[in-house]
Amino acid sequence: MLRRQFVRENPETVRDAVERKGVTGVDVDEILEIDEEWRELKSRGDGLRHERNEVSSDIGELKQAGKEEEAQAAIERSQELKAELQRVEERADELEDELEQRLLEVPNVPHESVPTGEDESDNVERYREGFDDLRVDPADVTPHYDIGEELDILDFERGAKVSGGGFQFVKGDGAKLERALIQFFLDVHEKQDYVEVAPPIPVNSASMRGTGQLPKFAADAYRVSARQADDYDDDDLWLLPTAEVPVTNMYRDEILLDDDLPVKHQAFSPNFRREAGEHGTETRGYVRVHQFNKVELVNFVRPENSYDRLEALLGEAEEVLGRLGLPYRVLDMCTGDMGFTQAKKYDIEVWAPGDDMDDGPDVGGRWLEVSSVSNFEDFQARRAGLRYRPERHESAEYLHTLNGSGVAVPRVMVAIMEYYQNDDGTVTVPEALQSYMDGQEVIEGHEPIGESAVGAGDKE
RNA sequence: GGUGGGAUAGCGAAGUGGCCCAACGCGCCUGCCUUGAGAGCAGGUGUCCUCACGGACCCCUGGGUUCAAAUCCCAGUCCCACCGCCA
Repeated sequence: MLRRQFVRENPETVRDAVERKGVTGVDVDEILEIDEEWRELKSRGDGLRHERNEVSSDIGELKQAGKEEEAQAAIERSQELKAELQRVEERADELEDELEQRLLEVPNVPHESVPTGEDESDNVERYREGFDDLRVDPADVTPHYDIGEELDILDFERGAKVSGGGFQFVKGDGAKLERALIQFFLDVHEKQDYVEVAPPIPVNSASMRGTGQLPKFAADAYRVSARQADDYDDDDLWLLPTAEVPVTNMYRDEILLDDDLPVKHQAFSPNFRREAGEHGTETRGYVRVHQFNKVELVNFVRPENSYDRLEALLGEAEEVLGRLGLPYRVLDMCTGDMGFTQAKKYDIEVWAPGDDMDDGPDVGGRWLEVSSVSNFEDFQARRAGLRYRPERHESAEYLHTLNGSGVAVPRVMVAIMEYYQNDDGTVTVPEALQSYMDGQEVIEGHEPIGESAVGAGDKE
């Protein structure tokens, strides 16, 4: 959330941010009008209340002095003031609520270094890593959803049966590989001074508002014990769409000590996203699902350090891909593609050679976003009441929050299943993961189970 | 789930209708004093409106009673203790 004062004083900047981020339904002029009217009523209400306070204290004195008649007249005057005050303040409260609602829907202002652009085609590629000596030719690679089925380590049909489309079973060596990845990520980040937290999975509406999921993106999250369209209040629960929500809100409405900063937390959790209308050939398989695992990195820092920290956080997130030997690239996200809450954002995209897509690299294959690394400046901190007390100032200030995925597990699974695929249809376990797999070097798969396997000719 | 206790400024803590524009202590900031530090003394230390003067608000949240609420009433949230149930 932006400061009211900031919006008042920089309407052009705010209008510009709304437009460049492609946010609809926000009318800055209307917000300014509401603010203007509210301030007028506020000052009238203050005046009335001041008068009432004076009359009220007179009543006390008059009664003490035994001047009953005058006291009675003052009481009547006070009642008149009360009625008028109520009228003025009711309207002022309405306007303030409205103002607050509107401000929650105003996006964060992009940092000056962010490239202007409309959509993903305007993002700027900063660099690529790991493309010098590729171990596969994309022409020979089987997509992960096919090889996952052949090895019987990914099962989307049974996931859909048990929970619905977009849910899956990961089985046998696949499940083991996924667990190894999680453990590996956590270990790498622990050495980068991250303190791990295991967060609650359901989070309340106040938390969702703190990180910026609510009110604008209610339709993207799963609700607990309520219908999707039902009204919600602060205490209602949602399934976390990312561990960013519980972890960023962990210190909500608190004041941290200057010495505490920077605070670096990592959290492993499943993530739940409705992903309405996002299904199609581009998202086939383990690429865009309703439930997936992720290790999330969250930083709380002093405002003056946040951009240095953003660069360092990018390095921390990409380290896991480097150690897995997976080729990837880093994008500087443009204004139109960066999202509502971010002031600046980098995306890390891993190379998945299995499906050849138009917007993939020249060698073939496709890019898969596995991490986005963002600086929110004080946007989340203001919504969530996250403050710290600088050493030489008397009052608390909003700190800056950053986060980065470290990283989304399923898409790394996809990249491994495709990039580390062998000619015989097996998958080599990346060296960095072998110690997490009891030394296992190759995934050879499992015999499918059930009569459907016989029908498909996979089993006798 | 039950019973009881609690929530007051950055922290600790007093305050049971008008003398509370919330005592006191600690921390922090500014000034005085000092060669410097410390001690001491004075002022300050949340939010909002106002160019300013100044004013309004803030005692967990939301309602209510009253001319007047930190204080009384109702509902809720969270914390603590004990009891019950439970992996």
